[in-house]
Amino acid sequence: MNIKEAAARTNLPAKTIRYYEDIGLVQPDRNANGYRAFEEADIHKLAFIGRARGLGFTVEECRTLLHLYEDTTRTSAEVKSIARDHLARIDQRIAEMKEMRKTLAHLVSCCAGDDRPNCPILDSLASDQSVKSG
Amino acid sequence: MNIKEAAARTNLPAKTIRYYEDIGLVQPDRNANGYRAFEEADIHKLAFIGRARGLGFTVEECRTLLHLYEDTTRTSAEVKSIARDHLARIDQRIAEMKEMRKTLAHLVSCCAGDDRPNCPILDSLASDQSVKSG
DNA sequence: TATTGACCTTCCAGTTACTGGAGGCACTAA
DNA sequence: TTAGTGCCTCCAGTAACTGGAAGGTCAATA
Repeated sequence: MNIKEAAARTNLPAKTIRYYEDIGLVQPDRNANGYRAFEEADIHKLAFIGRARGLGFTVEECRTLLHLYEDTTRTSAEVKSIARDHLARIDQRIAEMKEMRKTLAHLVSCCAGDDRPNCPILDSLASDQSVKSG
Repeated sequence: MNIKEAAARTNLPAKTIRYYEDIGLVQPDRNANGYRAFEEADIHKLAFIGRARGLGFTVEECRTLLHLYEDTTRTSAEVKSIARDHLARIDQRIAEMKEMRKTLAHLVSCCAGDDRPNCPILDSLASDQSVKSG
């Protein structure tokens, strides 16, 4: 199958699929005309990558997960370790964003949002003190 | 003051300060020897930018906020609008990450993490069905 | 048969916000 | 004078694509 159908089947942009080939995540065959010829196995791999990316794994983690998937001598401990690290990163990132959100929401709530220049958001950014103490 | 002290005063890496000059966020004077000569006003600007970045505003948003800060004819509505957009982005991102977290945490909890190859995390990534229904 | 138009190819550049490093002056203290 | 530190510029790399140009291929139609 051509790249367009592969894209439709995997919900990945054709550009992204070409990129994944570039970096060696998939190696579809080629037809005589030079077009990529995707097999079911390629689709399966791409979908696997797409799902892992959707969970926020980096492309390199996807590569590793794919290797583990294809290596029947893997241990589930290896996989779990990658997933747990990723989970920890997500938790940290969520905590950071919640902190931002809290401060920002406070500032937004303090700002009149009218046609006058006075603005607690700018005051806060301009001052050593107030951003954190929101 | 030289860049090192400016970096210490603003908690920004010297490299980052040079970058901010490159993209026109600050324009410190130069000494006869070519060294950047930071004034208090530059430090103030840099600290402003640093705080805005710390709240997750993009560099371009920081540029706009800085302009608004220096424009006494601004309206607080302009500022609030930027902040509110950013807040919405943060909320969306947090929601996405929580969704990832939920799925991932479930998968991790299902995985034995031992020396056997059987792994629900990989099974899930390999299957159309299970990632979302975790 | 010639020609659309959709599809495919490769390659290059741009995105965000820095960060690292090379090569080379400038300044200070011993 | 020499060593060490600090400063300069410029180039390249990061992550994961994305957009676009230039051009070949294929199927259907006039």
